[in-house]
Amino acid sequence: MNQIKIYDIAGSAGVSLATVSRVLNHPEKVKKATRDKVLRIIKEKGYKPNANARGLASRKSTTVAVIVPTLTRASIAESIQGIDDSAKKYGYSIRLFVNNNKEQEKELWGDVIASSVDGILFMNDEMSEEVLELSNASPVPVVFVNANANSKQYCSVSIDNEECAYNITKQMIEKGNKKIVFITTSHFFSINDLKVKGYKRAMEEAKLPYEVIDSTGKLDQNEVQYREYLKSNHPEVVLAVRDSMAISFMNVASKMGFKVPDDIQVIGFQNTRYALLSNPQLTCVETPIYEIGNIAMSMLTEEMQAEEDIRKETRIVDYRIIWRDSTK
Amino acid sequence: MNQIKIYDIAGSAGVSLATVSRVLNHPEKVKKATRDKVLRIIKEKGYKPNANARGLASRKSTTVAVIVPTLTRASIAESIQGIDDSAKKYGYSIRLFVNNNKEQEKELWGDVIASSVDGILFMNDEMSEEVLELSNASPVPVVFVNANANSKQYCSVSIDNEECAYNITKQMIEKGNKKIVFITTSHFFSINDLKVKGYKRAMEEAKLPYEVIDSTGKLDQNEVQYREYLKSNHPEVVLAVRDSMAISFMNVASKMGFKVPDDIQVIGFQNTRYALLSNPQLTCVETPIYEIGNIAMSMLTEEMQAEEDIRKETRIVDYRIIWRDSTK
DNA sequence: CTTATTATTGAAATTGTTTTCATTTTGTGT
DNA sequence: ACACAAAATGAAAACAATTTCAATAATAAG
Repeated sequence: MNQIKIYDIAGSAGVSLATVSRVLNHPEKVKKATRDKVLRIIKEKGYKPNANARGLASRKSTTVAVIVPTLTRASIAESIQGIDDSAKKYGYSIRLFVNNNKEQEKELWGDVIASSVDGILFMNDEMSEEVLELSNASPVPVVFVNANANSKQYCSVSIDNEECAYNITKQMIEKGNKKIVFITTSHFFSINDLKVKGYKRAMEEAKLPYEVIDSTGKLDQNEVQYREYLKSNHPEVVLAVRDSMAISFMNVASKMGFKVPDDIQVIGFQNTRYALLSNPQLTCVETPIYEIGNIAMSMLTEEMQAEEDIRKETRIVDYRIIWRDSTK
Repeated sequence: MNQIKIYDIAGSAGVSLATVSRVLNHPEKVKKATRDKVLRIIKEKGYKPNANARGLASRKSTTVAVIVPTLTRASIAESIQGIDDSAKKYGYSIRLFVNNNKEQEKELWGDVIASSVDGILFMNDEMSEEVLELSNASPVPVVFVNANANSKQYCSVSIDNEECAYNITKQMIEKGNKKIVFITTSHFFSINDLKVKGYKRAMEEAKLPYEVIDSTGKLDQNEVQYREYLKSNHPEVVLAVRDSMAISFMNVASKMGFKVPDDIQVIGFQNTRYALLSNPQLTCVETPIYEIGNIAMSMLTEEMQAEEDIRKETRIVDYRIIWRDSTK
């Protein structure tokens, strides 16, 4: 691969490599006349510096790692889109790591760090102690995406999951509903646990009994579980931590003869495209997941470009409740 | 970042760096005793070779670029999942490039190549002449994912899009349906055009008039268009190139009082999670998109590891028709 | 027990940048 | 026109591995 090298440019421009390098990295340090000349030749020849050599010499790669548990969840894909758009703006490119095996979490972080990224965006429902430790051991800054780290030790971006669940539950209570149940997936230290907490708080305040259904997140298994549940229960309102689960529940209920929203009202959290395509359209607590990715990336950029360690912050973004046809 | 370097290992093991490097890259060239010793020390110290230095010296990065038009389409995310699982197996990691600006396509390919990947997976509906040219100019192998390159000059993986559209259309004709329309998005040289072609062929063979609706792919705009269409038309069967469009159409039809499948039958192509969550559940021509990603990555691996240029091939994978509740 | 052959090793060159440090050029004030 | 500071440049040293080539050790053949 006969790629053009920096000294080809230097030769053509009649300057040393050092000057060419400076034009690229510290343009203010070179006289305008030479800078323009070098720039012109770079453009003419279509020179792009070799990323490995650059990374080796500068210990910077203008590359960030994005660690996700899977790609098949709509919210995650959308969030990466937000990250990418922001990364483009700051000139970073993305290395994607799919962390679908909990056993190899430590190994994965090792690989991530060995790949010499300048920063890490970590996206996961589960924020185990182990992950927190691994992130502390990281030589490069880490930002948690869509996760409340809720401590000054970590950087994170998310909505206030506890509050939004409290809020929507309270609103449904105020509308006169009593039997309100909550469907979640069982995870440790996850944003879903915070939602459960908010839901419980609202129910307790209203002196209503709460009921949490733990489900796996696998569509086919869920359907069986929901059907079984509906045989002997008739909730007025069902809240589910993911849109897909809410819709799945709604569809099972429909098939069993319940009318949505007249017999049962269903509400999801997230507002992905699934919600728009459901029938009836799903009422949601909207998590602005694209925006969360976007903000996370710019927070990371700030950290990467800061000389010294900057203040860690937990950034809370606004959520909205979107009323559609699955509620009265 | 006090990372361990190769000569730390060499020192501890009492061998030269060359030997350590060989243990990692050509283990068969070093005596078992030394190899085991070096391996043990590497593991003990948790040494991971610096990716940049390795890439620079070997001109290999064990990294592949995945170029996608967006991440928000379920099929694309799922395909990347397939790519990633395969990449893990072969020891490659993924650089993600989102190509959402047609104007900067050339620029993007420049960036991709400058990032010194060992291969490129290109995923896009549109396969313009320009893209083909860019791929020809690439110094590393390129595989087109979910695209019929249909020429011995390129590597690609997809289903037989023309045939599957022909097949499903013919089946619906044989069931006695006459007014069958096809919804597509307008693209050049895309797999959607092949589907249209297959649909037309089946209709022409049956001497039925064909009707192709061009739509944008934006959900909200589509709904308006579909509503308008249904005011003055009553098709028996609607085929749509993407599940999301099929579902969107189905929902509009439902709202306007048509019964699915009794009044109108709807069929999608892909079989993403959307299809499972629709109400009624969508009948689909299943594109095994995860598998396509998986195969594409292993084809790319083969090409990357081949000494000389190997035969280019267009790999066709099987599709299935999944009958659900949106058809009679 | 030599000698020829092959398997193992290490020294040094190589990869393409960035960065430091010394040197040259330019500009300013007298 | 001259001294002195500041700006611009170049030579060479990192950066951390891989790879080539020559040297040494081990094995096989006679």
